[in-house]
Amino acid sequence: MRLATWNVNSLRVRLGQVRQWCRERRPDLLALQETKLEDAAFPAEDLREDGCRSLYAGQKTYNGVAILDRLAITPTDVVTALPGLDDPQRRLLAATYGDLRLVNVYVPNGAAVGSDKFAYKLDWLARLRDFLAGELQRHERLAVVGDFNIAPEDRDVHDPDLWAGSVLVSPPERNAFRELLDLGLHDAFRLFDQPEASYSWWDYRAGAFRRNLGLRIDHILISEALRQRCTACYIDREPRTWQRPSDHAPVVAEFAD
DNA sequence: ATGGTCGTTGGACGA
Repeated sequence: MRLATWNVNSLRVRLGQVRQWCRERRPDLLALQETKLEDAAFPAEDLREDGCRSLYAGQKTYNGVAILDRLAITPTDVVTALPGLDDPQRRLLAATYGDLRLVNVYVPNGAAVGSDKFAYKLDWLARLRDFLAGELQRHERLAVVGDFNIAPEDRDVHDPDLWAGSVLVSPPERNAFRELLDLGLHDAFRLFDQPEASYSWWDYRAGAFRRNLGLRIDHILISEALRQRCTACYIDREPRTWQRPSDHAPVVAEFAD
């Protein structure tokens, strides 16, 4: 089973790339973030031509999450928001595929440490932690994937001194990420040997991708039962080299049946 | 080099 996550920064712009990537890489499940599409505009029929079912929770202009699958089994227990959070921002989508529970998140960016958006980010992460605590009790095989907008460690940052204390790397954010792991989740990427300077996001500006000035902020977190079955996890940089790319690369994890 | 780039949108704002 191949599971992937990709912040596409507008599915309208990136639809052709998503379809091409799915045809080439054949993920069984692909979680998308920043679709930036109202549900009425979601290209479900185009994706169905490639054999993909779609679940989506979107809004106009901002945010928006979706899960594509090519599985025989129908998803159940779909959740489109954090319980108890009355929030128009579409940032979470969860569904059960057989014995796998998948939670797809687009964590708030946070703008700048100390800002209102930063407080919203930390509150959102605290509510996510509470939600996942329950999900872990209900589902032995749980995967939490998406754009977390947090680089967990200095090795996930191209220049830790430059970034020290900034949004995406600050101690409160890293503590919130650690609290997710402390629930009993594993960072799938770090279960395996990885290349030095592995990142999943590069700013569009200043030739950041060409110079590999990036951050690893997109993650696949898995429960212990899934960890035992995980056979690989990697970042696929290729789509970031394509014309008019997303600023994020897909992250992929593979599991034994 | 005191900016640089995208996407959405039709002027900024978010990232």
